[in-house]
Amino acid sequence: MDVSYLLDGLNERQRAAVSAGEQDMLVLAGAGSGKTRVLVHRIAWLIQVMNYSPFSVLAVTFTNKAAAEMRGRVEKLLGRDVQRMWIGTFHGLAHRLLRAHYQDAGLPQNFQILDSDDQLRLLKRTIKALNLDEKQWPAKQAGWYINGKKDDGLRPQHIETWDPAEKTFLQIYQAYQEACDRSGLVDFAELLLRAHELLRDNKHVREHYQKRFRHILVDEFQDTNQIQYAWVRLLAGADNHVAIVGDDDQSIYGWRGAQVENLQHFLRDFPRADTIRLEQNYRSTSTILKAANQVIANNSDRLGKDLWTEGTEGEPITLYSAFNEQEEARYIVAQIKQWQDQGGALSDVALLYRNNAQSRVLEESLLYASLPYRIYGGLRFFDRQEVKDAVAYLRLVSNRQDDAAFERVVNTPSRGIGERTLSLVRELARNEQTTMWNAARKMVNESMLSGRARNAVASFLDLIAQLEVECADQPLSKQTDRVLKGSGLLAMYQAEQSDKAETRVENLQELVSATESFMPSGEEDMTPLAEFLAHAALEAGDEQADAYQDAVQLMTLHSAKGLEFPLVFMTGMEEGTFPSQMSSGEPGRLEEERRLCYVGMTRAMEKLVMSYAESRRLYGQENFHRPSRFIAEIPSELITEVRVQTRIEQPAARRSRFHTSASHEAFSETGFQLGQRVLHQSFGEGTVLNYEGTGPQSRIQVNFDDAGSKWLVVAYAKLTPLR
DNA sequence: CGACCGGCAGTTTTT
DNA sequence: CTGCCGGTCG
Repeated sequence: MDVSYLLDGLNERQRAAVSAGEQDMLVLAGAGSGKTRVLVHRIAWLIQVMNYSPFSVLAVTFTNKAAAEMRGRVEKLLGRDVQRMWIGTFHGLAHRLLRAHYQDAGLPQNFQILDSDDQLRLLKRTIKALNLDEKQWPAKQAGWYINGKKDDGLRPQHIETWDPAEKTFLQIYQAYQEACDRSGLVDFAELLLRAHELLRDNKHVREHYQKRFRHILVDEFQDTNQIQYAWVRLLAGADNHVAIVGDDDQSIYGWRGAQVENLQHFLRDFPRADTIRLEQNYRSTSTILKAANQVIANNSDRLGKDLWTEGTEGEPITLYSAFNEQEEARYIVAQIKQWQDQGGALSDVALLYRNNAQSRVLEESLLYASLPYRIYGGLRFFDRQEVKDAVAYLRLVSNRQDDAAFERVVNTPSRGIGERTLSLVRELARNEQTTMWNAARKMVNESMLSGRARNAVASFLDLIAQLEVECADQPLSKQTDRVLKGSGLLAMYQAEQSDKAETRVENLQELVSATESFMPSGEEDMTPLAEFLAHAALEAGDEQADAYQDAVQLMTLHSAKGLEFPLVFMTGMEEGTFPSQMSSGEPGRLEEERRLCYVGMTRAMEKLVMSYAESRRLYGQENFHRPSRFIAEIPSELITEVRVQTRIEQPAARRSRFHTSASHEAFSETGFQLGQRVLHQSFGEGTVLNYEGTGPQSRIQVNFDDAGSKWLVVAYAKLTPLR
């Protein structure tokens, strides 16, 4: 068979990685170096050239999107369907293992997945049930504690502590886990931990999979946490081959448990592994790469990598200094319009920021300019309230012991089961170590409730039982339709009088169509409903957005990872914003911010624009910041600086109380403009931010680089204009 | 049981 | 300055 097409168009290093023999491998893949391509071609190579069955290859990624892309490209390359091949996310594959071996994993067959929102709700109830003060022991922190422990592979019984605060969190962990186990609920971290324990504690299961997966490929390895890497090692056993692909310079998820050190650990644990560096970049201009290389060079303990390109030098990086965030936004919009006038597509433009709050001002300016935009990272389909309600009904119908689902819908729509009744049910459930359903059943049967409450609870239990009968052996979409109508959920939202309710009804209808078009795989003996529920939990779905529209792309620097755009704006390049205030202090966290900067810069293909504002309003407070240190790390010859050139018109003025058209005139007489750089005898250099008054009393606000922001009387200040 | 008010927190995100 | 959550009132 002619397999040369698997190597065509690849560079030498890429070929080496794709056509490597039976061995372990670390592929250090720089940004834009064709990482996915190498992974996909390697899989195809293993199958076509080395004659492995598709079923003896396992490829794991972090996001569904990456997994779907990989699967699609492998199929295209092989020219055949690989639906049943094990390509998926860590969570997806762990789930698959647990379904197939639920008994060995100690789970009920119909176990359900708890998403973060469900988890938080359950934690709140657990904390309440333990009679702990919710202010002192926030559910969020408890969740953080529990997930962290699970990521480290630790069960409550493994944890010993003398710290009284931790003791309480440990107690919550214990109680929460018991609640999950009673209800057959598995949270995201639990999926990974259980799957790991399943392999670790069951020799036959472990050996079966070790025998099966001769080649394991891990994408974005720098993002793995402890349990994920442990899971990979367990599967690899002594005989199988592991290829990991990653980039220590793009490790930006340390704060959620990712361990870059796993890269070093891999080299230690797989000492015969070859390291292949992919440094040729196919994305950006050499200017952008040089700048990014220089920035990241300030980090220590790198595995080391220098990106280069055969491409053109391109334009210099533009650095824009605005006097505030509104003006920054206006500049960006003007630049986008110019891009558009020159024939550029809006969807080729990305606006990146460090935190979501920054998007607002940008949005307002885009709106004002009538430029369509799309924000990444909104609520996704299965995260929506009404959809979660409906899914909870489906879950409860398929497993009555599911307390999370029970709690969610027991009084939605309201059917007279109030907090008072529910707390009685919870108390009994707790005392009897059983589920809400069982407790409620018992209370109804044994007349432990007052008449009205008893009737209400009884009719709810009957409703679920009846829905179960009606749904039996029905197609998925029929079941969904039945549940929506039978539960009164649809009617509830239809009756609601708001535009929000309208979208909610639409989303419920959309859910029915989603079940219609859902294609169950029939894997692991799951019913279509069970598969759909898992799908809803593991793949929250795309955000609903008109993706086809030509729109400017707005997103955080984090969500930009893996994407590329011809024109990229990195906004808010200020100390305190980026790097974030929260990450200052610890050198390690600062280096992660720098990697984030590196990720942002390397998203740009043709043109990179960085901007910062002298003053930025955050939480209603005006703050002054110096330009980000990352800017100073870029060689100045790669940068063209732009400052406010024209006087600012209305929208800028509106924000200042002092700012009248009269003072505007008077001010312009002084010869200073907003954003203008000035020199003061004792305060040094600064930027003009604001001004007030007319004539001899007129004052001017200057943000000095070293001395901070000050109001000065123009007549006395002796300011020298710079530039 | 729902509507309103007040307090308070407030990076980054996927599964 | 916002948005969310929890508490209280009608």
